[in-house]
Amino acid sequence: MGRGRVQLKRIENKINRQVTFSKRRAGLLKKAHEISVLCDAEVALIVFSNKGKLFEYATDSCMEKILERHERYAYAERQMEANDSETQGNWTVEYTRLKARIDLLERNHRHYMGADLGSMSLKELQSLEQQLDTALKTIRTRRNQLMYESISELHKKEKVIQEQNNMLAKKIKEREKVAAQQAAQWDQSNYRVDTSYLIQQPLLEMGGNYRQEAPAVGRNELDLTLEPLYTCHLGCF
Amino acid sequence: MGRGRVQLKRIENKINRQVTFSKRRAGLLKKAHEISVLCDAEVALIVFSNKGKLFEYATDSCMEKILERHERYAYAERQMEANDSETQGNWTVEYTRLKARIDLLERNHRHYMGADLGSMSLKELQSLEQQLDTALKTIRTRRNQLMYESISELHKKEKVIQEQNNMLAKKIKEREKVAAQQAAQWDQSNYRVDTSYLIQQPLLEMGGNYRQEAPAVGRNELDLTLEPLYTCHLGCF
DNA sequence: AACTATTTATAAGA
DNA sequence: TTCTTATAAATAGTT
Repeated sequence: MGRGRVQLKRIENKINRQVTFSKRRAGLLKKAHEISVLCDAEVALIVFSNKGKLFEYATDSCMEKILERHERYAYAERQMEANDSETQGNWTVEYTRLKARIDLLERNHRHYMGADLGSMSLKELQSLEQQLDTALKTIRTRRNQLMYESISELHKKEKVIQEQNNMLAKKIKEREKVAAQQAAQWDQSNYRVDTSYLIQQPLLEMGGNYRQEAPAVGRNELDLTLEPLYTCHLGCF
Repeated sequence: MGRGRVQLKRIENKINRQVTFSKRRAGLLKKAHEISVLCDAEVALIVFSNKGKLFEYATDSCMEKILERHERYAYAERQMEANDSETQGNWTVEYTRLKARIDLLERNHRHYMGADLGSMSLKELQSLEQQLDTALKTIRTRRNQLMYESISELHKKEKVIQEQNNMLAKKIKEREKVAAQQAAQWDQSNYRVDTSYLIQQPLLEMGGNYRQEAPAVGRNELDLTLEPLYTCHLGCF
C-alpha cells in the first residue's frame, strides 16, 4: 500500500523508520479498535517503540482485565499441554514416561530449593510461592506448638519446684524453731554448750540465703516478665 | 476496504461477524508483525473472540516479557500521576490535597485489612502481598525473639531454683545427721525422750518427699523432652 | 503534515 | 471455509 513494495525487514533509515512507525502504529490501533467494535471482540494491543515509548489500545480501556484474562487462559493452556504430554506417552513405552516423570520431579525439587527459577513464568512462580508459603505456615504452626508446649512444661516444672522449695523452707523454719527451743532448754540446764553451737550455725546461714534469692527476687521477676509473654503466646494459636 | 463502506458498529449478522473477524484478525496479526519487524518495535497483541477463543501475537514470541514490561511501565506511570495530582494541587488550595491524601490513606488501610481488593491490579496486589509478608516476617521475628527470651529466662530460673532446692536438701541432710547424733547422745544420757521424737519425725517425712518427686522424675523429663526442643529453637534465629 | 500513486486489506459474492 | 473480485483503506515516497 503505497508507492513501491515493502520488504519485510527492518527499515535502516532512522527517519524513515520513525515515520513509518507513526503511520503504521496509527493504522494498527485503528484496526484493533475496528475489529473490537465490529466483531465484538476483546482486544489488547501493546506497542513499545524503538526508543521504549509505550502505545497501547484496549477494548473498553480495560487493559488490566484483558491481561488477567490472558494470563488465566495461558496458564490453563500450559496445564493442559503438561497433562497431555504426561498422559499419552506410549511411543517408547514406559521408559520415556518414567524419564519425564523423573525430570519433572527433579525440576520441582530444584524449584522447591529456590534454584533454577529462570524457566518459570510469573504464574508458576506465584503458584510455587503459595505452595511454599503454605508449607512454611504448617511448619511454623508446628514449631509454635512445640515452643508453646515447651513453655507450658517449663511453667509447670517451675511451679512444682517452687512448691517443693517453699515446703523445704517451711520445714527448715520448723527445725529452726525446735532447735531454738532445744538451745533454750540446754541453756537452762547448762548442759553441753558446744553441741548447741553446732546446731544453730547452719540454720541461720541457710534461712538468710533462701529468703533473699528465691522467693523475693526470683518470683517477682517471673511474675512480671514472663506471665504477659505467656498470655501473648496463647493468642497466637 | 472492500465493496461498500463499513460503519463502525457491531455487525449484527452472526455469520458475517464471524467471517469478518477471521479476515480482520489475520490482517491485524499480520500488521502487528510487520510494524514489529519494519520499525524494530516490541508488540503484544491479544484478541479474544466473541466466543472467548484466544488469538495472540508477540514480538519474538515472548508475550510474558512484553506484558511484564508493560506492567512496569503502567505502574510507573500511575505512580507519577499520583505524585502529580498530589503535588500540584493548588486549585482549591490545601483542602483538595488533604482530602486526596486521606482518601489514599483510607484506601491503603482497607487494603492492609484485606478489604476492597477488587480495584487493585495484579501488580498492585503482589506489591501489597510483599509488603504484608515483610511486615508479617518482622512481626514473627519479633514474636520468636520474645518466645526465645522467655524460654531462656525460664531455663535460667529453673536452674537457679533447682540449685537452691539441692542446697536446701543438703542442709536438711546435715540437720538429719546432727539430729541423729543428738538423739544418740540423748539416748546415751537418757535425758528427755519426747524432744528427740519431735525432731526426727518431720525430717524423715520430708526427705522422702523430696527425692521422689523433684530430682528424679522432674529432672529427667526436663532433660529428655525440653533440651532437644530448645536446641531446635536456637536454629531458627 | 499533506499529497498521491500504489499496494493491501477486505466485503460481498460464489 | 476458501477463492475471487471490486473497492475501500492504508501507506511509501514525495512535496
